[in-house]
Amino acid sequence: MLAPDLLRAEKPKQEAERVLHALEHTEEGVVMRFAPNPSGPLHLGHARAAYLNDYYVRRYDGHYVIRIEDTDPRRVEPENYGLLLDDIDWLGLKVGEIVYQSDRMDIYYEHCRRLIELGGAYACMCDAAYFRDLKLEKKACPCRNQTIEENLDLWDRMLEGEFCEGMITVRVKTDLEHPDPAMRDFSIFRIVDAPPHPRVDARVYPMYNFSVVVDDHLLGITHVIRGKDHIANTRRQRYIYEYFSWNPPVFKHYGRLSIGGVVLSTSAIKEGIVSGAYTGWDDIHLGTLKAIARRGIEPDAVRKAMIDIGMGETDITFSWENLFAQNKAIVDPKANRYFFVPDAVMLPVADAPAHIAEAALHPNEPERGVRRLLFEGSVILPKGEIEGRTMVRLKDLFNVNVAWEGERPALTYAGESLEEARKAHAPIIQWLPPGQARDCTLKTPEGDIEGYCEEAASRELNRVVQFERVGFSRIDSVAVDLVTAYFAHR
RNA sequence: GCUGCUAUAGUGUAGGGGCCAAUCAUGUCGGCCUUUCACGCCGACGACUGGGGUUCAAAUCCCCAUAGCAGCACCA
Repeated sequence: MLAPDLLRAEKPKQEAERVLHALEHTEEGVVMRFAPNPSGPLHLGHARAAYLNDYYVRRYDGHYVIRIEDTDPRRVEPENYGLLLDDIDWLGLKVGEIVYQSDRMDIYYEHCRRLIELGGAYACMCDAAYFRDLKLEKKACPCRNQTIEENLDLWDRMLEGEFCEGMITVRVKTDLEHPDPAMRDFSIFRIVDAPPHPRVDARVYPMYNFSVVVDDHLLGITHVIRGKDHIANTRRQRYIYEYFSWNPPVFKHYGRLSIGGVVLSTSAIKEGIVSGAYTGWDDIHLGTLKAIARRGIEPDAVRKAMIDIGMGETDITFSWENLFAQNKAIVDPKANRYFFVPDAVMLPVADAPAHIAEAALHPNEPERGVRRLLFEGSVILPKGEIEGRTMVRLKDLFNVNVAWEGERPALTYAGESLEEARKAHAPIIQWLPPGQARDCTLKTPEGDIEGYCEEAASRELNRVVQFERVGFSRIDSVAVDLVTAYFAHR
């Protein structure tokens, strides 16, 4: 006979995490970054970038820089910084340091001056639309021929506040003959008059492609993993690396991840919150991390789902199914079991003796204990489950016969024999004693399900439980007269 | 329109000339276990976008077609 604990030890089953391709050029260490901008909370799309970088940072024991890209005052709202930090915390990244681009304006200014001195950039006072037309015809604008001194002078005057928004910009000299119009003399600085930046007193702002190159270089970033929407940016950035004679990091671009069934757009979310269509950033219909956290999805499930997706350059559709499967594997061993009765009816059970049912908190771990449910004459049942039946078994209690007098069911005690219930193909269903039932709303993306749950489930606030035969759910709030739970998955 | 990237089962992935009548996960279906339609176990189903070419040999290399996507901002 085998010892029971030996049997248990035999199923480690911890599936090996997927191994992604190795990174090139890791000999001198790995420094990577996750670079969100604080225009709204993080969603599943961000999680891919965050976890893919995190994966390699951990694998190579590297350094992870979280860089908040807040160089557009119009897209920065002060409260978003906190939201962002919460999300990063939730993800559980191996954070090495957090830097804010808005703290580094002087660095960008200084490097812009150097770039102009190197002959790599010029101040352009052309109208944006006019410039675009020239660019498409591969023609230089008049400003392109200014001397370095003239450009430095204009740059100084820009910083001194001599120009208004839209009057002037700084452009990198690239190749006007470049077959891709997107590469030709792109802009690296602009002026924004309003609104003021919440963290820094500035009017001259670096554009993405400039601040990123300067930061990636100065922060020693060795590898960059980002979406393929940045592929053109990478090419543009190479011009700047070239001028400064810097070694660019290794770039990797993954394909587009389309996430169905959920709202991701920050602007749409904001509108929805204002109009009342959504309750907040964590509304169940959203794809924000806050929303999926509220639904009882664990960060590690997201991590695994994202690592499984990997770095493919193909466009893919995000699979909730796979995410739920990962989450179930994490949550099933921990979640205590309770009854939740939707579509409820209360019915007396004729001829039944009083009884105390003992239902395991977790069937695979009896040592966790039981819930005691006191049967005293009547039960609350899911009506749909007894319709058309002549016998059901109330789980952990006893069998009942169901008699139908037209629409009205009448229940009679039918003994405790499990074998009989099996023989009769009676389904084993959840039930509640009226004295231990709490009103419970189960929130799902498809709508609210009203019902009752066990009183004891109200002690599981903020935890994921399994409502037996219904699915895994997170107990979201417990009020005197109502328990609210968020449905995660079956 | 211009530039570029990609194309393996329902979904996601592995495979980068022969070991591939193609891996793993998920899903679906069937069975076992079980006082949950959970977990676990067993089994089945299911794919190389199409057409040319190179080669003794192509999912793998080349070309064309098709499809999808991205960029072409004084956003990030």
